[in-house]
Amino acid sequence: MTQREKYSPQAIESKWQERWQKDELYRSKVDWSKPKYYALTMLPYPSGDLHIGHWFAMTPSDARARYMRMKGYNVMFPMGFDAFGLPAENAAVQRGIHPAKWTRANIEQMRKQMQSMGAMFDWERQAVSCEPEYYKWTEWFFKKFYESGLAYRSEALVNWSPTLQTVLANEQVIDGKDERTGQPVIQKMLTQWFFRMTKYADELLNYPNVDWPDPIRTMQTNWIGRSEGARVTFHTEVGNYPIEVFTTRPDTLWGATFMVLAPEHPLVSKITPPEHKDAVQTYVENAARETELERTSDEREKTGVFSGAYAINPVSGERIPIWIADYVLITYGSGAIMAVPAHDVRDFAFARKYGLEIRPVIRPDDAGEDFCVNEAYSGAGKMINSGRFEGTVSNGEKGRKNPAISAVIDWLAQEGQGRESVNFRMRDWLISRQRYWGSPIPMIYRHDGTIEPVADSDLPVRLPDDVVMSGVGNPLGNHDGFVNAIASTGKPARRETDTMDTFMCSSWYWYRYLSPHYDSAPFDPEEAAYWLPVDVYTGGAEHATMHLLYARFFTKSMRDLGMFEETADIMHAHGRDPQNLFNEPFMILRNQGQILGEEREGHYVRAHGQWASGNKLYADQVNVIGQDEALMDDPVALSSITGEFGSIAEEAMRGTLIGEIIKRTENLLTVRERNGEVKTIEVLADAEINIPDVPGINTVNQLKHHLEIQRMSKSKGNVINPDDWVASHGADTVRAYLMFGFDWTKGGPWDSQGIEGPARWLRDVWDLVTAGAPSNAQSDPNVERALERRVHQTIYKVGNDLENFSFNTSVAALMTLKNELKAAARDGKISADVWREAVKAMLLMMAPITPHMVEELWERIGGAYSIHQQAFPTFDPVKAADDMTTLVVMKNGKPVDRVDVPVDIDEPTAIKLALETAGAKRALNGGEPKRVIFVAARGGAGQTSEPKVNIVV
RNA sequence: GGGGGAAUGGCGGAAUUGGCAGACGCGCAUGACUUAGGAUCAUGUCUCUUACGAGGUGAGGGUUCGAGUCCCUCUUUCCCCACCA
Repeated sequence: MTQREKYSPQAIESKWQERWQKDELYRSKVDWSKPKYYALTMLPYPSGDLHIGHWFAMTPSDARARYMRMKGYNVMFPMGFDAFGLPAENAAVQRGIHPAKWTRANIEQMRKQMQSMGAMFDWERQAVSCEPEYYKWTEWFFKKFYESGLAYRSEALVNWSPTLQTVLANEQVIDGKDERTGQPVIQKMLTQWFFRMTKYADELLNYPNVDWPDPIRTMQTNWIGRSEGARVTFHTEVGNYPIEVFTTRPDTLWGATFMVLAPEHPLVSKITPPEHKDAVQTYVENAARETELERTSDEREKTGVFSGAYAINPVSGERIPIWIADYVLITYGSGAIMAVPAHDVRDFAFARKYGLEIRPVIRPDDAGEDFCVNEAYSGAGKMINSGRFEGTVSNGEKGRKNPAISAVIDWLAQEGQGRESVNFRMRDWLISRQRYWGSPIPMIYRHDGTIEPVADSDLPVRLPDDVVMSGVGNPLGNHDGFVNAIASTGKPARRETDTMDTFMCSSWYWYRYLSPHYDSAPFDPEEAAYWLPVDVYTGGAEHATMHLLYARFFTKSMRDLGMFEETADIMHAHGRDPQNLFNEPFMILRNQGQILGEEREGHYVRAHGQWASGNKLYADQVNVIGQDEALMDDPVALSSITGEFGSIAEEAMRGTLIGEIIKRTENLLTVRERNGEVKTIEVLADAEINIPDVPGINTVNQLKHHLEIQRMSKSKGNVINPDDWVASHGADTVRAYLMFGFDWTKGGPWDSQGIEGPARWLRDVWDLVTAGAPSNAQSDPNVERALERRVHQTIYKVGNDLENFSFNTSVAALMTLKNELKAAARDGKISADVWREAVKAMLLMMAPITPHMVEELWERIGGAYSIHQQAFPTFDPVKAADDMTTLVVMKNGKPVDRVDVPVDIDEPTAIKLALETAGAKRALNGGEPKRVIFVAARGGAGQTSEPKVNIVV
């Protein structure tokens, strides 16, 4: 027997990658004679290393794009980098590398890694958001938004570090302190740039003609948080300071027994009388130290302070106290509320704590005298204590659907006391960042205080290279050459030093992919007319509310600013109807889950030392031992630890601890003993540590601790490096494993054993195909027919599953086909022709998943280059159809017998056959069935479910 | 706190409209081959039961001839919450 060549991916993968690149196999060019397909996957942040998570997101997306291409579409599958952001600045501060240098080096590294995936990215279309040819247009968009009134300046709170004179990201603030310096952080008001996203709030609630997952829509809908109600004006007792409040419950106005202002409310200082100033000011300062999340937590006790001022309830004319409390947010509604403690849980808790009046104004129909005494009531009932509205039904619905709310709103409007109003939880988009590494905001402040945008001819405003990145202050603000500008008037002026939120860059990048070097507009309308809109967008669900909402807002704004008009004209010219193509950016959206770290055991150790207490050991020796030894319940093993140590007294103090390390912090080991008890070992500085696998002198840092399945991170030491797996198993195996081993929408823990399944699959296919057709086969027509049937059932399943993002089952179907083909070939029961047809179909179906190996095998069986330019096999329902099937006989829904029947069996025959089976007779036990139900075979193309007869006894 | 998911063998997961639960794979077990095995091949692998059978999809209820799937109550767990991207 000749020694056959083994599958060795390393030898073939780079060969084909180079060939494909040389032949420009994946260049996507406009071709109006073919249907287009724009497949987009979220662009990565260039953190430096391609993570296994990137592979998990991109590989199935790539496979699906390849499948669409084999189905006859002209597919564009581009890639780029979201290259502005905080990590580059951190690298600059910590290591003195310029953000641009750091970022560009990372991009080069990641691009190389991505090329090793064998993905069909068209690198000619690469867009990088930190390059001037890109951010020129980010700035341009800002300018257009400004000119059309979508961008405006207003105040907002930031995390401000007085020590560093800089704004901090939420993630840089831990426990109200800067994570780097440990210095306190306060909430500070700053004038910043906003986009008027709320203008589109209502439109964003609708999803015309798009196929998006329901949970994403729900999350966005809740995020936008539309609520109907009324704005009502309360007048203060002293001074002309009307306070406007928003309420969803105008029907409870008569129960408003006090008001609450947010601590940041501008009227706080105006209405507070002198004798209350000190207390109020102290409270306001304390509130500034807390984040919004902390302030609105229900678990935290509500706090507040009386302002000393009073307002007049506009409907009852009563005098009500005005309080300051941080459970009211300046960012929601008007930053002030009317408090109705009887019917709102938060107001109720507050009133209880500070002894404020609780007056019920909605009475549930079945209420006793004591309702509203122990808790707020927010359900349906009739209005009471409410003047002219006494007895009006409040049915518990929101907005106009509630007759009480509707009636009160109308009356308020008529009386001039208030008006109907819709409020959104979503706020306008704050795009200002007080940072260096972002797209500059192209605005200039004249000396007279007015603002002007930078002239188009001066775009882009470039980031200066020679900035000082010390982590203190704002690098752009400290750079005179950048700050000093000349206004259009010719006079000196000051340049805006805020840069834009990086979400701004990622809100339009798929338009830049159309023509990344186009110089007269953000995108070339000739390309746009053919490729837009994006047909499928894949990425992580963590972007559900922010990135995906910003992206939708951007596209709608672009549409309204006429930025697609030229594109639409070109579409018309090619006979394509542009109607409704620019309302939404992405037609189909799908989200993948996350790959988590692999579960791993910690080292089992036997530590010797002195007991500090019953559960803490000072160890002078730590030995890593086998798990068997650690779990051994031989008492001799446990007690055999004696030694040639000092005095008897000292000996008595000595102890031994055996168990698995479940946590390690510096030199403190948390160890779980065999009996489950958890104890601590403090490893002394001069302790001896022995790890058998690791030669040389070992240190405490080399001890591994147990790892629960969790997100990968460098600090946990559980990062899976895809490069290592590509080196050892090949890119095709990693691709196949990522597609096969997980529910793509869920993700899950990496399993370095589990990858062996796909590895064997590919080795098997390799061996099967390179072995050639069985010679001298005694072909069996039944086996050949069965194989043909399996091939066509597989064509149906693989095609459908790839299209429906069910990647793991498509691979499973291909494995099943391989198993059957292998068995048939081994038994020598198929002819060379049948073998060849089956192999061809199998390779073509595998092409989207394992592109390198099939290209190699395709060449070896004499297929025309390239397999990736072939059509996906055509499904034939006749060839896929089964002749026979299994009739399942059930008793009360549980199977009791089976019988082989033709697939087209009719009901009377099936019931007759079923009742004759031994299982049915046993089930009936001589009696008569109460009822017999026939469930016909569900069929269809490529697959059938079996017919059933359910016997009810 | 608010919002959105998820829960099926030892593990990853499959199950189309409510119709044979556990496809496919990992691991494991037994056997074969082998100087060797982290290679390969064969067989088996939800639980209880000698068997016949019975039970079984986080827990408890419900609807139905029939529930992993639908409804109600609960538990656990993951993700997001506006300057991480």
